[in-house]
Amino acid sequence: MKNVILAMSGGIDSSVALYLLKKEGFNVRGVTMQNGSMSEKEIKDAQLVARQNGVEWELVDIEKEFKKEIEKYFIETYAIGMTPNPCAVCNRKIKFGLLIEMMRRKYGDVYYATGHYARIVKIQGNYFFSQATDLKKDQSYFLSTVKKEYLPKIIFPLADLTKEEVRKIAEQKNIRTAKKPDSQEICFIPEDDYRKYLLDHGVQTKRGNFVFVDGTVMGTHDGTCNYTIGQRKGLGISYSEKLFVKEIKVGSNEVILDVHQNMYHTGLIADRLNMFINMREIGEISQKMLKCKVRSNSKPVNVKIKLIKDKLEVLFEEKQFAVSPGQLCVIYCDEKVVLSGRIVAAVEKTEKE
RNA sequence: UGGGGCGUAGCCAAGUUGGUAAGGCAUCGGAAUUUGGAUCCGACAUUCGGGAGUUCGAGUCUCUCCGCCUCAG
Repeated sequence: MKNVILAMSGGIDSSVALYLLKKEGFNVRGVTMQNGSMSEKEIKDAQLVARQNGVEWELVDIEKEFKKEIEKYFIETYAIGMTPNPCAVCNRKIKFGLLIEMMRRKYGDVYYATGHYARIVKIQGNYFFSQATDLKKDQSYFLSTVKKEYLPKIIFPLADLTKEEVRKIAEQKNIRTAKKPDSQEICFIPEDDYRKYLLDHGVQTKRGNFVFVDGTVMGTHDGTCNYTIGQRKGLGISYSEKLFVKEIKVGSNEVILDVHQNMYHTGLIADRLNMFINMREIGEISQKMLKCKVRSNSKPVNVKIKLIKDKLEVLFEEKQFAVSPGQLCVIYCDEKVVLSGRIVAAVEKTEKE
């Protein structure tokens, strides 16, 4: 019987995952991490679900590491004018990093499962994340940062299920968390108000100018960290057309605005690459097969990619809206994630090369 | 002080021969969403600078007052 550690949040997904793993005959042990933001109630839920299924369960305190790796990253990224992706970093550093290591230290080389909607596939000895059956819930984008070495031991029990099916199972099996709403928002940010969070954590905000691309001052903003590329809401500027944040200049404390049609980019540069196969192998794949997602809920677009030193250059077949530095660029081949990187710059090329 | 122009929601702005207030932007609410952002749907002037008058009926016509812009000295 295989031993598997299941990360449990107390929500419906990990609860159903537990049921499925048991059904498959795994010897399951539950673990819930306290990152400083889990409520007593959520922890209790996780514990009770574990008990309901007769599995051992433990709580591990990772608050200190979480604050250091995720919250600090979040704050610092905004401070330098980029847009962080805390969930993606958490997956790499915490959920599929620190936590796995802690469990391995205690229980040896066990399997590790979570309630994510994604798949792991093995092709010619290589493991890949792949899109879930339920494309609406697919989380491969957020998982693309996870170190390759962990994949052989990861199990996603929900890979082939839709959210509806998961809910149905939860109801049928009388899982106590069945009717919980989907979680969303950033787990460590109260009230979903990240601007307030940044203020409370000492991010300096200086008022500055909203500047139209042609140089016209359009109004006053209250700190560059309150904005992100592509943002439209909350600018408070009435103009003949909708205006979007085109660029954030921390140095001059300016937020550059532009109209919708000028918000598209032809490509991007990414660093901090996480490769699931090497570039040579990618080269063997026809470039025609490669697609890219620049945000979690966008349709993949065909791309051409090129490695330049340790950075990746990506050129889109169709222009993409508001490519935002700090966010993730994930390259897919079919449904598989072949590599991902952190966007450092958007590229705008004119017609000719 | 004379001549001309203008004054419609937070902003911009339609409004025809008087017939019962377009649209855009912003804002707010909801949907969606393991980041941020986008997106979608919905709501947003009993009232047209104030007052009086003509009319069955006025943002649209008349008078008057107020405010602003502009051209003359």
